[in-house]
Amino acid sequence: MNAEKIRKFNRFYTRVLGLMNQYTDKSKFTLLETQLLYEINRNKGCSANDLINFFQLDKGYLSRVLKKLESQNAVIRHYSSEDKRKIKLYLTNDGKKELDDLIALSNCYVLSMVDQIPEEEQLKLIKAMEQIELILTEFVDQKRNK
Amino acid sequence: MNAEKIRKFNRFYTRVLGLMNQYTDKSKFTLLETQLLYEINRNKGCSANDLINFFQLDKGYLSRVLKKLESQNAVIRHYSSEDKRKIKLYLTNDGKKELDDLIALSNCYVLSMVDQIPEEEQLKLIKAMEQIELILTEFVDQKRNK
DNA sequence: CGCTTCGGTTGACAAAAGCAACAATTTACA
DNA sequence: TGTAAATTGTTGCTTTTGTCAACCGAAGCG
Repeated sequence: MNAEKIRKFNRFYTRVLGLMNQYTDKSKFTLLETQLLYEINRNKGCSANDLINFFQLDKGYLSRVLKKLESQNAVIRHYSSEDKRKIKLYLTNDGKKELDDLIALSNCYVLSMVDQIPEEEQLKLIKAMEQIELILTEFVDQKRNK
Repeated sequence: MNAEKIRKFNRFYTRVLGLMNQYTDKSKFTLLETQLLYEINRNKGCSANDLINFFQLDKGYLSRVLKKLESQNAVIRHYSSEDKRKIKLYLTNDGKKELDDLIALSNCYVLSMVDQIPEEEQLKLIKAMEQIELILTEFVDQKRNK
């Protein structure tokens, strides 16, 4: 049955992620913080609410994490002029630099796992990943927005 | 660069997993507990240490989680006769039943995400997943054992 | 206007996870 | 053999992470 096979992959890839995410052990940022920095940089000027929807977080919790990131000088908030309730989030220059370091470190961990694989196998791997993204993307977005 | 593409997939699939794992919200077991039940059933008579290595858990933490699972009558421990430090872990009949329910529920969530996809696309999806497992399996095992 | 919704903050609390000290075995090896 | 070192697991304590509900000010809307 297909569901079984997908769950098998899920169990497998959960452990792959565990290994590849170990880079955060070396960092002063947690995995969540890293993901937030990444997303804030990708979606410049996004609101806390955007992040809540994207990552499915509790708003109280996120509020605190953002406060911490701000106190660490990685993120800055500007109140939106159109809607004074909303906050627009940006990385500071420091934050951008931190993120670049994190990305480099993350790449490093990923490569340590992958660069022993022959070139052609790596290509197959990437193709397979892109295939999965292609097929599942619409459902992720769909589920997220409700 | 390949690492970037893999990290993109990782970010993507992290969110897929978040959605597909929501089944645990409906359960009296947490995600970790579910994974433990699954692994104890798969690897009957395994020790706490086996689980620590497999899931990379703190041993103190695992000890408590197992105690809880035992108090819930899902897991039973037998002291190993060869090595009196070691404990052999098994599911109880209740635990096996709970696990079966969890698996059914999990399948349900996975299907809810996947069954809108045309049959042939589903097949491509599974093929891609199997491809990834094939390519990465040895590295997961390798990393885990050290 | 007054009511409701929305975006975000705060306090209090619960759950999850990590750390270090410890006990009981087992293993290694002098 | 005996004893130090390593292994397996437990416990107390702390920190981190996450949840819940009450709340505030702003915006939408009849």
